[in-house]
Amino acid sequence: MKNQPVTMKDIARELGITVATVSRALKNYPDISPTTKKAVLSLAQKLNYRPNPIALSLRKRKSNILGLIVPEIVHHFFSTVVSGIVETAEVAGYSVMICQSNESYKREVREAQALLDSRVDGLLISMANTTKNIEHIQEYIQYGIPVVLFDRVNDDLDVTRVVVDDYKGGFEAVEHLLEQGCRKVGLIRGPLSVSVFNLRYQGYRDALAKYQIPFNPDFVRESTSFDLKECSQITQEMMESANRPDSIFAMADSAAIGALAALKSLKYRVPEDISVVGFSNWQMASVTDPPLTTVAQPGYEMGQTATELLLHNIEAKEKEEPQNQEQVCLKTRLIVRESSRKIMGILTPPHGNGHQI
Amino acid sequence: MKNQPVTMKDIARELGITVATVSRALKNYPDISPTTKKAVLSLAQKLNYRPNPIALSLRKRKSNILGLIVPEIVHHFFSTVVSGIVETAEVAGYSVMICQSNESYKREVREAQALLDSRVDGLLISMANTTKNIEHIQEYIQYGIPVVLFDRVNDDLDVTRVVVDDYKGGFEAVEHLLEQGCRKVGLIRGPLSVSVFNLRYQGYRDALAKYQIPFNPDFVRESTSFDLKECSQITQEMMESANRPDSIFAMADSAAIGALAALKSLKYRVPEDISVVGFSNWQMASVTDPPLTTVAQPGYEMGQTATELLLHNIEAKEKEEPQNQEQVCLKTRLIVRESSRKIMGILTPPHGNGHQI
DNA sequence: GCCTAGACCGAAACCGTTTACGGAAAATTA
DNA sequence: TAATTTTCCGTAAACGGTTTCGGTCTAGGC
Repeated sequence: MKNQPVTMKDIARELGITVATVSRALKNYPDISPTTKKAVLSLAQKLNYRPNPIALSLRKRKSNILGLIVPEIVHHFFSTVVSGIVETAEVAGYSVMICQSNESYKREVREAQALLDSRVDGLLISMANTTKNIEHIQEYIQYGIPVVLFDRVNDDLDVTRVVVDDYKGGFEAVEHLLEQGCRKVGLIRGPLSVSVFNLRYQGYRDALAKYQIPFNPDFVRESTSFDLKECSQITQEMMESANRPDSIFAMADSAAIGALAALKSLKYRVPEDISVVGFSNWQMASVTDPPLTTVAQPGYEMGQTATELLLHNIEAKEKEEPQNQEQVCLKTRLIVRESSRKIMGILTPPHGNGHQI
Repeated sequence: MKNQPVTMKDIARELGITVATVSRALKNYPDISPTTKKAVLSLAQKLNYRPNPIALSLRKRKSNILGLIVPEIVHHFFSTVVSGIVETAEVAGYSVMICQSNESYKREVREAQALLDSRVDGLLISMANTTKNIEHIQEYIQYGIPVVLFDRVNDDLDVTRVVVDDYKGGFEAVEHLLEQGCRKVGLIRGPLSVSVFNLRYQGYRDALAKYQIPFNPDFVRESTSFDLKECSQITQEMMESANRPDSIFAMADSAAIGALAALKSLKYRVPEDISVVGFSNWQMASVTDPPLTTVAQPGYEMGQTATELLLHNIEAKEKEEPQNQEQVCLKTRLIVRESSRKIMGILTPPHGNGHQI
């Protein structure tokens, strides 16, 4: 009980040699006799010696820890990214310290500070909705600590970033709706100050433009959290307005599911009366009623890529090579399911309370 | 660029004093003159001095890091627990190193080892499905490092544990079905070697016993991962067997949702033809079709409690007080929604292909 | 003028490891 | 045999802090 972990000093004492010799023996240095090497190795094995990474960190000025800040852990997409990060870091021999900002700028700053103080070798961060100021990240750059931004990026920062093609994702989602014959595309979007939402929004507008459909601001609603209830409410308002949309593009699956719930309680049929498209491809999107058309985001791959790029820059720094600041854009994929599939001509006859477009 | 962080040595040199004095001045020791204190403090502020936690860890033999192992990060319940852990640790000044075992025993052992080597001050672990052997945890105990098990616990380990009342959760879920008039309760369960599933299973059996309904093994199916597709398949098989259940209790919401999907494609009406109850209360359980009755598990609270107990034992260890090994059991809560609510007498007339019980 | 008690600060050990440097003994060469 | 090279290991500094133990200086008491 309460054993202290065995150190090189213990081995040295037992063998009547110095810790320097033990250290060299363990690392198989050439100027240690085979005899001593064998003795050290076997005693280390017997005592179950494990090197103290803290002492190593101090000595080598390297912690082998990556800092990670996400807006929320309880979020399907982000948890997927986190999973990719953790896995990739592990195979490279790094640990991950995880923090969540809860979409709060102040917390994000505090956590970035704390991780910096912890001497992480690199930082992976997806920024909070509310973050505008970026001094807390620039401090990392001043210290030469590599940073990789993912998903929620900031354009003022000259660092490596990994995003998905949100513009194209938004564009294709809306284009798909237009191809199905929709002409009044409602939009549930997030704050435009957040890059990913802004890009999806541009995709929305450009898709409309391509089909020469005038932009109508009445069809656009903002949700801050994509909360189910909130988006149900938003949808209900849209449907009760004079000029009803014939389709809804929601920038998150949770929002789309909220919309589906509202539409169901209002007795609209999906997709006959109104089509719905989400964003992210949650696991459950395939089992909603009807199954949800959505834009798949490669979360795991994003985590993996971001980590690989970060590790690359950490190594580059160690070799005093220049760090590169790539801009990786991963492809999204539109997954068409029943919620938007209008099979022209074989639409079932209307029923319910008869809302039709 | 590439500034090294400033150390006490820098401050000492600048002020012509020794690091010992700097250290004491910063910690407001009484035997430092107000003059030097002020000088040190203001220079530290000016140079933006931050203490190096690695040096501190080495000296104090304390890392202020908690190790965390979960079976899967991409999992609504676990991510909720992780969130509670991270938040609670942060306010106490601890960081969290996160790992996932992917339900693999070998990985779990490897990660427990790695965290032990990292000199974490404590370990929070929810064990993999496949874990039977517990030597990797006993090693922590040997070194006197506090461990807290949560959710997926092991009865052979004498450590603090935090679970939800899975037995009662299972019992109440099934009792609810029986109260609704169901008599043939199908069960989609996980491996019984996993404590939580075993307890829910006991709850299932005891609820049946209470209502004097004989246990029928034909109604019980096992799923290892509660994968949507797999559970759809399982449900389909159950419904195609000679003796069909009139209700299904699934030990996970994902399994229940898979069941709902299968029932819908088989044109059964829920809850009129068959009732469904899940377990966990995912966010989306409220928006399935129909909304899913389920057993709410307080994930965040579990993370919070587990962390508080762990921190308590870490402190106790430091004060050489005895550690206590509490067994906390958090309450579950049955959330009744449409998927199981049979309002006797006002059932709508059957339609669809006419499956009835 | 001497002794003593604070007040204030430095010296040094320590945490566990790496590594440049040096040095003694053994082996090789001249 | 003496000089030189190897072989093999110890010494000590360093990483960035904390803490014990003293030591010097000044002020006060007698």
